[in-house]
Amino acid sequence: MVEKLAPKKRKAVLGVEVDKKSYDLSRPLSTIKSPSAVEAKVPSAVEAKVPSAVEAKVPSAVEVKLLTFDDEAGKEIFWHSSAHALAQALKRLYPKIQLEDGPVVKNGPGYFFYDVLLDEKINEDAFEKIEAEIQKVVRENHPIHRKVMERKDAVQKFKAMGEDLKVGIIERLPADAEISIYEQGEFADLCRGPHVPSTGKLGVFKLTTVAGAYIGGNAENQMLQRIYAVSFPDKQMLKEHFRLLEEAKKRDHRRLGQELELFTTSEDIGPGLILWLPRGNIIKEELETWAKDTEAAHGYERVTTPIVTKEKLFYTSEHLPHYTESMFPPMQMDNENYYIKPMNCPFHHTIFGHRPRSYRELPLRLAEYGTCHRYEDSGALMGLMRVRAMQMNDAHIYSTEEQAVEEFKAVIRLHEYYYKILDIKDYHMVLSLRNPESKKYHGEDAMWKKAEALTRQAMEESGVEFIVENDGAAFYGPKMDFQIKSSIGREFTSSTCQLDLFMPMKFDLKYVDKDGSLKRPVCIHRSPLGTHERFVGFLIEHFAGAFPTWLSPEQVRILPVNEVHEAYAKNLADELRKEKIRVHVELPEESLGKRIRSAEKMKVPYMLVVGDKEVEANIINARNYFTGAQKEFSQDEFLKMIQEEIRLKKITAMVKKQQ
RNA sequence: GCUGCCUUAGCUCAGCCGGUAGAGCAUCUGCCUUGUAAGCAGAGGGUCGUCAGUUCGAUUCUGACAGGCAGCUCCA
Repeated sequence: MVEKLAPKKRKAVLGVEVDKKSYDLSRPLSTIKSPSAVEAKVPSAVEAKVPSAVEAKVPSAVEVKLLTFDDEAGKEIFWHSSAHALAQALKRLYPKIQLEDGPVVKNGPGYFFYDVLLDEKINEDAFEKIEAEIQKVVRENHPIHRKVMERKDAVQKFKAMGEDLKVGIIERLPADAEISIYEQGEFADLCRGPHVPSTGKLGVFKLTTVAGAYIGGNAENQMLQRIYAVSFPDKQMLKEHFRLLEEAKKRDHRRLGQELELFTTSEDIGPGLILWLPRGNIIKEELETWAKDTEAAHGYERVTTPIVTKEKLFYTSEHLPHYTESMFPPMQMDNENYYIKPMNCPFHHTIFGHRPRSYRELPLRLAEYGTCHRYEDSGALMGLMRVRAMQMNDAHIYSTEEQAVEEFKAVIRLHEYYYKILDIKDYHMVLSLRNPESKKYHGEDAMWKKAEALTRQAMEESGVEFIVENDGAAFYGPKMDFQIKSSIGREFTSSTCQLDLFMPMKFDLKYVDKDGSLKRPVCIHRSPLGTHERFVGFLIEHFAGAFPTWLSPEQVRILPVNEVHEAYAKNLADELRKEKIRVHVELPEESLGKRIRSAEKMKVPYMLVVGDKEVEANIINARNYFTGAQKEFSQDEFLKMIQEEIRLKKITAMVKKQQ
């Protein structure tokens, strides 16, 4: 069983950091390839019993920081070594096991995992046994040694151990790579490190799940078993971790969607097909109205196009046969194949091209709430976040090449506006470029160069922070994505924009320029609110179900204390309804306490209890859900206050404790 | 699609070794006439995801399928 762990264990020194790079404690700094550290020697104090993270200066002005579990880098070392301890335990229990790789992960069902190859299926029944063996490894307190090896020696060593997968990894390493192995007791692993000084520095472990993962992340390859786990310096931290996970689950949109009666699905209808319930539909339509108004104010024009089309359209766009597997299969009518549309762009291109266009019309911004259907892999479906029928906040902007950067920048500003109103701060942006090696991308090199340069210019001039990915572009153009996180930390693309020079060419789109010459427009695909399925799913978690009043399905709930107050309550409700406030009267068929509880559970922004006092003085007593504060108003004051709150799309920070 | 796991009332979940099921909440009906998070009592509600197989007998064991969960792959 788990031995008693010293509470100070989290303060254990796990490694060192030099010039922002982490290393093992055991590794002499003189071996570290860091220009400023070459001359440095590890101060002997490093090995000493330093009780907490301190900064130690060594003579050459190199900053050496001791890492503990409180440091991000310290955590990483801790979990990385934890993965080794897991592997060591697995190897003891399953001698035939082959190890692949065991990295630290930020977002996942654990903090680290180990990928293994084993005929026998490891399932949750085995977890306890494995955990016990890991704790044994910890208790045995093996010192961890780093060893640099020649490539052929390393190959020989792992071959002898029967670790063919490791041999494969070594062989794939670049020729100049330093090959290091880490040894602890009878166990040795190919690894770059760094690691903790000994297994005794590790704490308590809990395996979380086992899943499949392809070797090298390639679906054509064999599937390994991926064993996820978490570890912490002490039991309390482990417990706290699982408590926080439970908290996060309460925000899960699938759970809140049911509790708040926002949406549902049905086996009879099909996976990934959402039924919006009246309450959820209000949220979706409020967003829609907002987006339509906003887009109208930004010069967008609305169009409507059909859900089905002849297959020719998708051959022109080259989505077929590229995406055949992700489309609902075709239906035959009049000797033609018709497809349900997976996207709106080819329709908009067709609209653009239906008559000659003048440069005077550009930029032309065609917007549509088009419902698209994609046959997503069954394993990829997830609540509202990944569905097969989706309503897109779509638009395509056709502009001259000279206008493209400005238009793209305007799209970025539009995103910033939406995100600001909704108080979305936790997101990051990605610029996805083409990998010239890959055959996935269509079009000429010059076209790609230009499209990528224009996109980058727009993003840079907008001053936004972004990371660059070198193989994530759409097949027709570079992509700018807004990435958001779900309550459990999984990442999703909330919005994607592309600057496209390819489709205008495919659809032979042109406009007449000032000088009478025919030119190709640039097309910008954009969808700031993404699909409303995913976006509402995200908002449910973002607001933990407590939607700001303007979005809330029910804005006011009136609770008459008893029958004599019903008339006043109903009259009040009528007055508010006339002003388009979403209000519901909960008649005294249940006790007041129960009705109050129910209003709270449904997270209704304003709860109005109406009793003798209110009727006599003709006033309103409103409790604000977000703050928990109760306040008296005249009917006029209340109406003005709530209308203003709705008009401003105000977000009131949650003050009261959620139950 | 792949790997593993899960599926019992509208919801959350009990149900040891095979002998046709239970709780809380919700719903309905009474009583109560309520002042800021659950008043009391009673009732209804389940072909135990579906279809096969094993068995005298399957919610329980086996298989297939469906739906869901986690991960991988994919994501116009």
